[in-house]
Amino acid sequence: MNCARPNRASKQMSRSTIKDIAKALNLSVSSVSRALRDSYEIGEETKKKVLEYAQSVNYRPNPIALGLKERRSHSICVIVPEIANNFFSEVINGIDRAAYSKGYNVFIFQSFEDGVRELQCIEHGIDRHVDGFIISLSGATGTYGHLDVLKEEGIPTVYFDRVPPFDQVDKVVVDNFEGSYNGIKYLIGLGKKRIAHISNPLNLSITKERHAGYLACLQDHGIEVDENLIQFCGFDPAEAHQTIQEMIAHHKPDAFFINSDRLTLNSLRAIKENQHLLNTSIEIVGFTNFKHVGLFNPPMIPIRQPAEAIGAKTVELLIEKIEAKRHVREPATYTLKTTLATNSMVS
Amino acid sequence: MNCARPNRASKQMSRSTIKDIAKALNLSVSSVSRALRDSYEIGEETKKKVLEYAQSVNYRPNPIALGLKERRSHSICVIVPEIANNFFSEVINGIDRAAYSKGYNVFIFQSFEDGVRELQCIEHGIDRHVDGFIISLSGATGTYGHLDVLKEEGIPTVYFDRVPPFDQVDKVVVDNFEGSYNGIKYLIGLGKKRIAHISNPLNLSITKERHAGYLACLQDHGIEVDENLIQFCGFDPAEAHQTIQEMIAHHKPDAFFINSDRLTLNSLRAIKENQHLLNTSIEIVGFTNFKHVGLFNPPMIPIRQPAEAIGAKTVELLIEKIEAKRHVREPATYTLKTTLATNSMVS
DNA sequence: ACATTTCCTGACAACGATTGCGTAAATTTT
DNA sequence: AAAATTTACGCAATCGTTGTCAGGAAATGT
Repeated sequence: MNCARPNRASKQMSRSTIKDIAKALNLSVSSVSRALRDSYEIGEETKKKVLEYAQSVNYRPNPIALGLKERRSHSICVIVPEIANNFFSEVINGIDRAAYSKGYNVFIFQSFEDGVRELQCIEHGIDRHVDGFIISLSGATGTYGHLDVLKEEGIPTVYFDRVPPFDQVDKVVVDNFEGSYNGIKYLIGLGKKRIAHISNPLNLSITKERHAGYLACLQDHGIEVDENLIQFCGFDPAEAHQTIQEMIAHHKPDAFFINSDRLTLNSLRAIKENQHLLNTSIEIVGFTNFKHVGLFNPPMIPIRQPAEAIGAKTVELLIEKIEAKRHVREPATYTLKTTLATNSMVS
Repeated sequence: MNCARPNRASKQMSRSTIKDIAKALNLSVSSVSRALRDSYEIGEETKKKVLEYAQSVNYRPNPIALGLKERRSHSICVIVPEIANNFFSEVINGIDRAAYSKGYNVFIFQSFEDGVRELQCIEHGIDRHVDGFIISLSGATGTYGHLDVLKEEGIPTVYFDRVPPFDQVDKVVVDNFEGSYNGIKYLIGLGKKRIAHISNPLNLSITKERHAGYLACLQDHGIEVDENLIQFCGFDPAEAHQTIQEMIAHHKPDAFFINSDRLTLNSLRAIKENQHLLNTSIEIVGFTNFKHVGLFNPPMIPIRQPAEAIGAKTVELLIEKIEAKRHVREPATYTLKTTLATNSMVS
């Protein structure tokens, strides 16, 4: 008897709304809304009718309308320097899986190592009413003022890997110091004495920690630090080539320790290209999450970060913060362990 | 003289809205809206006042409210099987850059090679009123019914790389046939006669095309096809190991041709692990966009896809469709060329 | 001096969904 | 039987923005 409109259901020109359902069933929008949310003030019979009809027209609530009304969007925003990176793409995987299983949608933005762009990403997220942020900072800027909005507006945020240097935020990191330390220890164990350190510029916390691990391990083993063996280098392959070439030609290292994922691959290539200048065998240890390091020649030992676990942990912390009704836990830093994959064929 | 509220501007508890500006300037919301959109029906003086105040409180229009009102969101949705993949992450880079420069926002979703999840991604995009889709299909399903929504609702869509087998859609692909063909030709030129073909299952168009290129080139050079040398293999490393081991042990290939990015890396590893079973030197050609193939041992020649260019092209086509007022161009397929990087140290 | 045009601005509805409040009918209580 | 309560639903406001329509004031034309 109710004047349903079969043409709406079949053709479905555009998404059917709560209003369409109301009209079709001769109900008010509020009743339909409440029926769908299983409110106690709607009769069982009506509820069933609504639910069935909604099903039949494949009704899905409009998240935009919802986002406008409520203050939240059931989605989180991930900002990374770049996606085309072994480590970050793995972390994103972890985030995506974890968030999905909790019913959250994930928006992924790239800062392209640019602080301005990073701020734009944050603003985009805020404008779209995301419930929280997961951020790994761009390396270009040494300033953190653009992160203040997040604090001021009280938007739940978790940082990972490249974290800001202040305390009152949640962070998920790895023990970079230990990772470095163990890598250097391994090299020393092989009898290496002149371990070159190829590092990114020190404006990121992780870089500093890794650098510190290098220094500490040398000192602990009574090896004097030779400043000539420490070189800083950006992400440009040509720059890596130049740096490595000079290092090999002038400072005769017997091993390399390399500081970050992208730099490791660039450097390895530069080492290969300059192999003819070497007269000793060389050992290489470097941070990288590339899965098939075992294929490399010259061979190298990777220091791996548990990327998926890091992603999963950030989501866990973030959602905890988002859904915390009251008593907000104190911000804390969660530290996971790196792995020195000395037998890299088995990973 | 206008009763502005400095506390709003400084504290900025939450985003300031058009309504706040109206209140502060003693105007109506509609006037403010028009002033901001530079409407001709607002006095110069008022316009200036509004613009300045908006600037001072860092006003940004709320895209959610806008998306609700209008039918569009100035954003596009990218769906790929997975991000943690050399090729896809590079394409995403291209997409992101191109879209950004045209003022579009990019949402990135992963289907995880799952057709159901792929549909969910599409629905998410639709629900969020994205203006268009850029999709590379998941490999798991051989059905395409879940793409019908896009057609029915007339949402601009461009497919790339893994495209559906029907005609009335825009596609950006590479010449897979030629890519394979040239790869095989190179191997034949080296004197290879028993070229093993490791391929993904044939349910994707790109796989079929690459397979066809392999067959055609052998035939053109008078080499009989040995079915034993053709093996199909999924994305699991253990499966690749098994496949390669059997191939080497039983069928004595003198070269390998591998069909897809991920499979290439898995297979290369398997080949390395079984190298002791080989008594001849082996040559390897495979599709991959990994940047540092020159580091690999055993060495291999990569067939590369112009990933960033593919991304840029998809965006160009999509935005053209989105912004087309009338006369919609006929759907077409755009084919870019692969590169056989025979000197892979220089890339 | 009066009618008409131009210029500027405000009120209101709409987009889709939720929610507090109001209320008629049905049911229970006294 | 009257009063109180419960049940089941509708109305209207709200979120931020745009667009349609209407209207007041000033400027122009007769």
